Amino acid sequence: MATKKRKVPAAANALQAHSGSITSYDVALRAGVSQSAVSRCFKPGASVSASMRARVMKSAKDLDYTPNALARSLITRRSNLVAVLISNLTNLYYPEVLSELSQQFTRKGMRVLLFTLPHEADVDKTIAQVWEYQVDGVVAAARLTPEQVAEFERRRIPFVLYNRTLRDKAVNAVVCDQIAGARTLVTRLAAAGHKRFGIIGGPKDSVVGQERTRGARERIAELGLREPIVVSGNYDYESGARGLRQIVQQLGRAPDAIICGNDVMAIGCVDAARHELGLGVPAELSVAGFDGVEPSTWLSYNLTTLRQPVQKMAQAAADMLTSLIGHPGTAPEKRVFSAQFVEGGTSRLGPAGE
Amino acid sequence: MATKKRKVPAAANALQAHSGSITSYDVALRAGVSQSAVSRCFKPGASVSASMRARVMKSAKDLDYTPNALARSLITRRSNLVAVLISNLTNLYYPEVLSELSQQFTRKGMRVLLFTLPHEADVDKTIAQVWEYQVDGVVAAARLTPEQVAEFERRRIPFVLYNRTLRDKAVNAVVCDQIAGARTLVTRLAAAGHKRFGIIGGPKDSVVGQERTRGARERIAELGLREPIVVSGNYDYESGARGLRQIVQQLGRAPDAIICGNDVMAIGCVDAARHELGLGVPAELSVAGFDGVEPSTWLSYNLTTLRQPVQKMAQAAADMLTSLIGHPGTAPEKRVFSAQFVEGGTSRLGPAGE
DNA sequence: CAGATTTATGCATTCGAAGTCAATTCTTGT
DNA sequence: ACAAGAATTGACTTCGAATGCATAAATCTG
Repeated sequence: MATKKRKVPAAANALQAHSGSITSYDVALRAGVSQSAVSRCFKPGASVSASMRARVMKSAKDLDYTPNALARSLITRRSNLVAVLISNLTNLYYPEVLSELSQQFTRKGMRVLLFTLPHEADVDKTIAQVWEYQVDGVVAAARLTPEQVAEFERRRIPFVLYNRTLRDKAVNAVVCDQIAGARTLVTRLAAAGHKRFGIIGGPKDSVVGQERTRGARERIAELGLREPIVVSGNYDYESGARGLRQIVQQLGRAPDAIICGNDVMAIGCVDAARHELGLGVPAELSVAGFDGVEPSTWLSYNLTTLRQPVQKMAQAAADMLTSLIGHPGTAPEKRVFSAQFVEGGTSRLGPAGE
Repeated sequence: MATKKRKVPAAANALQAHSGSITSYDVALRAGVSQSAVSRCFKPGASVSASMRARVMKSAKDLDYTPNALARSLITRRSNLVAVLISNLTNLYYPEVLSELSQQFTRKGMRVLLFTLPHEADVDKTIAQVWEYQVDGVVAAARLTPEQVAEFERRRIPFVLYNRTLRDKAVNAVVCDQIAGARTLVTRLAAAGHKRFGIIGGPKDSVVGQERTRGARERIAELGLREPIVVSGNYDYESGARGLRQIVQQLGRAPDAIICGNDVMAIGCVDAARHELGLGVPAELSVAGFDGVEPSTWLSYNLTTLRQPVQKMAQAAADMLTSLIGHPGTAPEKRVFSAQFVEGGTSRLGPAGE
């Protein structure tokens, strides 16, 4: 019976010999204190005497002890893990977002578990993995179905949507006002005399893309201009080039201006116009994009675009999520940022002002 | 005494009422079986009768049970977590790598814990976090000191270096032969009659950058050409433009060809040449880069570059790491890939063949 | 300096799943 | 129908750290 008391430390000790992991028991043993004491020494506001802390820390240093975050998470029910869901990192816009998010969360002492959701396939299976790791929260910057989002709620996991919202439900989200951006863009283009518009939109399932297209169409209609020719792409360079060709084909000539669903398509469009069709941009055709990714600023393009304040948005998302984790059950909040109009050199623009 | 036997399930059950998490005990209770049984039903090759499996699965589905990966990891000593260390995602080359790695690991049933190491600061503190999460392995595509790499070894954590190796120690690594690539490039440029070279290298602490520069210098020397003017940048667009200006200033005129440490600098260089200095590329100046990132293929640039087989390399890294995790203690292996020469249109090139 | 507090510390238990081992049930062969 | 063997199943322990509770030590109070 008496020996039973020592079984755990003994076992842990034995293990240490063959396995590489040093546990708090080992540290305790060496320091001649209890395991609880070791645990307390690693907890910020705990009640520990200076001498105790010193001895334990010495022992920990000697043994090169590293706390096991998984064991800790198990008992505290806080993993300090945040899942970040991103559709495709090849989008050029998302790496920036991810980078910012990662820095922000690291600063807050949280780790990022990355989930890249590929070709729309088995997203559910991937998401299922999110739950298993007991993440404290989720930032979703990916195309998710309303059902998938509902799953977050059902599981009571704090989550923040990045650049997307739900139509029929209030959720925590950080977004950029695409509609306003698109309207401004049309206004400025129209003010310069452009009459015939073309739009190369994003994929049908991209809410952001839909909004950009919708904002532009609305404003074009309001101004009494002819309905634009709309084709859709999937946000890559080739889509932009193809979109331009389609529009030119349908119209029999080039339109006055083309609004693209993102910068990369706009770049593809500009290149196709200049190098394939021999059209002067902006002399014969104005082109504009969305996002304000780095290549849009390169001299060869100097794109007219609506830049999203990625850094602010990512920070807002991280702040919101950590706050949600701290205070669950807070009413959903939606933070809307507005895009910055970058005049660039691929469009002829009229004066600002409604 | 007798009641003691039920304490654990009872406690778990009580907890379930107030906490949201459904455990294997809950599933067991509902199915009228033991917790062990539930566990076994979720383990692939376990010995379970069909009827048992059916009942447990039904119960699990009813309760919406999700296994707790942290608890599992604790006892199995396998977290199925892989740490991916990346210096800066804004490099344009790394998002591609990360994306590939993420897909590969997901396919293998492993999760990616992302660590972005910022401005060279407190890298050690960030790395310390890696250990706490008991990752099964590490892929490092970041600038690490030999000491930091040594730490991996000391901890006996399987790791693979991506695009970097250690000079004095054999480690698992996946690299691209930068020297050979740089030499080929110089050879082809020289064959077209270029005599005077400029090099815009990477940062001093980038091994890859050093190799690219060294390979080029060596070959230039071998061919008996004049020593190139070498300036260094930090892999961004502005560095390329600045590098060109510095070289032109030092030389008093433009060199015949400029070799840049990566594509983004090459793009910056091309743009500065064409739009700032009014130099024809490739007519008056040949420019080449490294990596083969997507923008290098855009029509406005159509860059001469050495494309790295990112997909193959990432896959190799993932394969190596999983294999290492399965068979620890295997002798270090270095897999060297060669870059693909992309002729592009920013350089006048001579015929191939040594 | 005794008594009342406050502060430190250790013991035992807990988190949730997995594995050990013994007990039980189901197959077989004869 | 019975014994030997194989297939299932359950009780209990384990992983490593955190915490409630009780006790021991230190500090304060008067």
